[in-house]
Amino acid sequence: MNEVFLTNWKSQVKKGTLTFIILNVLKDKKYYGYELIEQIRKFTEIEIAEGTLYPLLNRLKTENLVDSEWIEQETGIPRKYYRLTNTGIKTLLQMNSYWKNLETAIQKIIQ
Amino acid sequence: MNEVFLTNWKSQVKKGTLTFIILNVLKDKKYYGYELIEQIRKFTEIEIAEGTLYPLLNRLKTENLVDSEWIEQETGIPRKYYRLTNTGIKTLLQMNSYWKNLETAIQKIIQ
DNA sequence: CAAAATACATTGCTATACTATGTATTTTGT
DNA sequence: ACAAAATACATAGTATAGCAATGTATTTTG
Repeated sequence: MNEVFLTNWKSQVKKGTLTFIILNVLKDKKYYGYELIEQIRKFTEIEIAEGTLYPLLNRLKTENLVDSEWIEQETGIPRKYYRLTNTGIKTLLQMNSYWKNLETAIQKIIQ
Repeated sequence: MNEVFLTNWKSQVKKGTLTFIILNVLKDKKYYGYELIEQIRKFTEIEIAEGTLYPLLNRLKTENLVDSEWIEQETGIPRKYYRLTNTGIKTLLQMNSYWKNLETAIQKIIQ
């Protein structure tokens, strides 16, 4: 009916939202990139393209919200694990508060 | 602490979200642009720049999600009122469903 | 009577998601 | 045994949307 508009809209909604999701997932334990895509798809039905995630993680690292370390595997390709920094934790708290506000506002509007 | 990042993030979150909010507000009755900015600020603390809203409304009209009509005032500048089209209503239903899903997913992740 | 508010609009900038493409290794299916 | 799929990283180019700045014009307020 308006497929193109909806598809585009969903992608727009992800801007900002994905950063928020990734940081929230990372608050519990360290993950590597590919794992993040799998986990989020498994638990939420949200699809994250690889071309979205890897640049996103690099931005987060540049902003000093996450740290990364390469970890060799006994077999297979080495994995790059990401974890929150202290700055990341503090920033995430502010993001959570902003999100709660937005969510409440939207719920009020939707009724 | 990370002012720039947060400011930028909030603006990114608005991409898509604003479209969703505007359409939801318009489902009840017709509004003119300036009024939308005021109403949303009053009830939700969400700030929408004029340079954001007017292009947004034009996009919605191009996509045939809303209609507009100029209404002359007894005094003052004429106002351009917007209302949902049938396509707009149907699209909004799908957006509501997607949003509900996303919200639930994020709540699960945040705990 | 000047400043602020109301009401529309556009231009240029920036940030981010996504498709496509690439590399390399390991696992799976036949 | 060997091809295909999955795992795991990465980048380049494109499209979209929010926003500051700027503009026009009218009306209200101090």
